[in-house]
Amino acid sequence: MDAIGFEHHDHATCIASTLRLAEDNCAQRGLKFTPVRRRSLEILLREHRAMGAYDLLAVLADDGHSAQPPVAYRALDFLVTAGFAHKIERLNAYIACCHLGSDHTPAFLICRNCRAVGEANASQVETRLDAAAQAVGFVIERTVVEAEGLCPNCQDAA
Amino acid sequence: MDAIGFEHHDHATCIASTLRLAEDNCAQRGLKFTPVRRRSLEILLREHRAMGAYDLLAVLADDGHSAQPPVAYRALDFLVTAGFAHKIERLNAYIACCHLGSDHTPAFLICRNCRAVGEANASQVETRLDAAAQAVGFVIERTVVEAEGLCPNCQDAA
DNA sequence: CTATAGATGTGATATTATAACAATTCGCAC
DNA sequence: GTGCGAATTGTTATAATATCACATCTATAG
Repeated sequence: MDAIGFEHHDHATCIASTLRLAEDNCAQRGLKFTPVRRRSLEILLREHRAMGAYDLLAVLADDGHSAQPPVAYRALDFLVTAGFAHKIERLNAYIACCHLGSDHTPAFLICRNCRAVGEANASQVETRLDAAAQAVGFVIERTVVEAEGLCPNCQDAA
Repeated sequence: MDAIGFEHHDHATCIASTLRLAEDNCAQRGLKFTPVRRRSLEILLREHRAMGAYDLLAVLADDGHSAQPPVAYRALDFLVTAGFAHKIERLNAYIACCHLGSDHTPAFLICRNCRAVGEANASQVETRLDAAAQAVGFVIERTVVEAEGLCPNCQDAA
């Protein structure tokens, strides 16, 4: 089990390559990677933290896009459905997927101080849960795993 | 790993005994189990499904309590903090704890059709996550594990 | 070219949650 | 019993999150 998100990395490259991946992915699947959608993913990638829909909307508005809530929610919905972003339920906020492409069941490590979010692999977690669900006849379709705490940086700061 | 919540059970007894447990628990810990708080827990127990704060508020209002949102949110906050209820982040809704007393790390099985919520034990899930978190230096304080799907009843209905 | 499906623009509104401050209640020291 | 202090409750207002409804535009398959 590994986790990604709190280490330093070449951010510009990470953004560019993820955007390219998303573009390719859309082409393959016949999805339309429109300007608003692309820009929204770019904003989430730049931020690299959980952003509220209205935070995203504010940035889009600065760009000159229409600034009504549905614009942000539609873009987010597309990105989440396509697997390019995730919703952090605990925060009612959204974050770009940091390892797009690999089919994954993510678990999130959410810093309550700086809102940074790391993504860990939760496949083993899911396996466990599935067993429990089967025992009572429940069929799982989707799982949310979110841990809240303090990231390395914010522990040091405290 | 076991799960509770989708079997039939003696509901009246379940409510009464849980309320008594909560009462005792408050007495021991010096917490005030006031009428609104008690009534709120009772409502959640009766419902046995995830309820929005405003759903609770509506029932409280029928009782003749003051019907302003903070009333419901304060009661819910008390119940959640005391461990008598849980928030289901995925639904922005609340549910009575069904095995109050035992110190537990719950995982929820949420039916997307009827909103019924089963509670499973997630201690092994947490152990897994803790390992991943430690690897990147993240300190977990609280974990949310919520699986969405179809409960046995709603599978039959479909 | 044109019908159509998907995407976007826009105004209104629904849902969830908290801030702020006044009024009340309750336990407890005196 | 009186009065102090802390916790709880009442109440108004508002913030934050999310969706509905419907008009308009755009790309593209036929």
